[in-house]
Amino acid sequence: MERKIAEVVIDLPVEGPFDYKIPDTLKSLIHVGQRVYVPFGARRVVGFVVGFRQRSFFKTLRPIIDVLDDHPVVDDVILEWAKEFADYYGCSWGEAVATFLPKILLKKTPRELVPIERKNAKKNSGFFLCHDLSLTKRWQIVHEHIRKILKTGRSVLILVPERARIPDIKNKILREFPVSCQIFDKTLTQKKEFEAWENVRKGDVRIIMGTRSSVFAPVRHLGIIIVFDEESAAFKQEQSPFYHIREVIAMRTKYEQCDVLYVSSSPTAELWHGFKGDKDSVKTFVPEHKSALQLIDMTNYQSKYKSIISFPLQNEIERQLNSRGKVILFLNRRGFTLATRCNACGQAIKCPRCEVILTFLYSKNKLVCHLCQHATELPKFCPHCKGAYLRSVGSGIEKIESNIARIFPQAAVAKYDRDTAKLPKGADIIIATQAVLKDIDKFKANLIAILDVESELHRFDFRSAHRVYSLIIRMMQAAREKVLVQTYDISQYPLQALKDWDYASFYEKELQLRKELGLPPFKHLVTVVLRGGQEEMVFAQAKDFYADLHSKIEDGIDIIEPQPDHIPKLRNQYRFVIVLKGKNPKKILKIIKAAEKRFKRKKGVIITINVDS
DNA sequence: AGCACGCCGACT
DNA sequence: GTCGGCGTGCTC
Repeated sequence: MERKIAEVVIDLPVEGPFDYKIPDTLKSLIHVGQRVYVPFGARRVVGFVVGFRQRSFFKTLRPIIDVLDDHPVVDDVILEWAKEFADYYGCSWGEAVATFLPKILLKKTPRELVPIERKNAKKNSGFFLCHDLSLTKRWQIVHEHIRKILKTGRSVLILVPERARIPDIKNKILREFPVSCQIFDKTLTQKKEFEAWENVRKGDVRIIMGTRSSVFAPVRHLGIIIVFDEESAAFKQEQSPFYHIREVIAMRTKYEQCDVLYVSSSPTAELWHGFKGDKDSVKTFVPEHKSALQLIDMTNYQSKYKSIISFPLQNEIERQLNSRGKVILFLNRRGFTLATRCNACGQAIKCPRCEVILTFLYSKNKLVCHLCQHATELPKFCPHCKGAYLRSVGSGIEKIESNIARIFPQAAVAKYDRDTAKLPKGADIIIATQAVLKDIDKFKANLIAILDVESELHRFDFRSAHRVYSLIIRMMQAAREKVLVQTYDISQYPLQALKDWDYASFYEKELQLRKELGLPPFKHLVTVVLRGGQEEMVFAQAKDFYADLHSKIEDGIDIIEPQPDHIPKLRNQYRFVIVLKGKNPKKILKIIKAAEKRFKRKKGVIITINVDS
């Protein structure tokens, strides 16, 4: 049948598809999945053909201006996958297709492309978890899986949380399998990214390795996806569409059969739950040498000496120094102080744009906002009451560093935060924020101590228990002797489970809690954030939006009234959040999308939707 | 998103 | 009179 009308989606937050007349001259050139150049309102934009039809509900259609490439950029299978992605994350179909592609393809330049070829391998997807607490046993499993796939002539896609992990993992794999390899990372220029993408589509690359967005890599004969450290926050995109690779992979394997292997010391509760009842697919390795976890009950050492270093920890450090042992003290707080407060009026100095207390960085001699990096000089007088005495409250690593240097004058003391260029190898004691984690094995510390575990555990975030669990596991792997945790409640379950390397009891307890509270993986949370410069106006808009949502809500979906976001103000914008909870995110998204269409959004108000943030 | 249309205030 | 502010609505 003759192709009269093309259905086109575009990279804008508007629901399509849009119908266009196909001029006779383009009829023989146009195919599903091709890029086209189309008029859209007063503009011209790049779109993607998702189908054809004979008739349209629109009376007059505008013609397609041009078919851009000689071949499609996506096939019908990827289009279907993108549609599901769009419905799940609440973006348009066109935005979904655009996220899957190299950015350069959103420009209207025509390209000569490799045709897509897909082998219909009738094979089911196998899901595997290499739960390796040893950091060493994993390679045998990884190599086995890769060997099996390469033998069948298919390719391997490897996902890592950050660029810095690539060289090491690449070496370990290419040494075993010297085959062609393509790296994807966001330091590639747009042109290079496109070339890498084409290279992968051509099919002559056997191993493809990259960070988050490589989950979309158009690998020609995909045999397996291997994910390292699935628990990393880097696998969640922090901009719209807020996707998580674990869910994208689950979608992808529905359309493209391949194996999936997760390699991790502390997989998320969500992933762990996915393997429930399938114990054959999980292999756990515990290290032969297990370092100890010691919990220090800080309620015993509170009274007169309100020091952040308890007596047992001080003794332990002393002992390590005497035997030339190395120590890391962990405190996830940069700078010298937590806050600067006026002695007269009691007000703390806050960020003018975010209204959070500013941290004093001794090294830069500035007050800095940890949210927006805004920096100012330390004022001589209180900005509120002009009082002359500004007092430091709380400790950051710089303050600990100076305290430790005073207590242990014989020791070489250094700090390590995100500004630190390289590991201070000559140090005896390093005071560090989480930035040290990427170098932690190199330092070969005998003792690692967490000074304030409560600041990590008590964040308003349902994943904080797992984050602490993950952090301590990492430290127990790196510490040659022991990890010491100062806590005000030694009964907390992540700590108790870790004391005996009892990972199973941690996951059991964590999942039980998640179930009771209706949290992922049992229910999904969809957050709608409304933000803008005028507080009352944004709040009023949030209330209006909530009212509409509430009137359309279905059984099995909970909705919580708008309230200030956990970051109530960021870069001069006030933020209000509406939380929806239910088993089926697609259903929730459908309701939100419908409400969004009806909603009269005031100027300066921005709405973002995030699934399982 | 981004662009046009439209309806109100102070300027050559 | 009209230039331009931005609130509103639409894009096949």
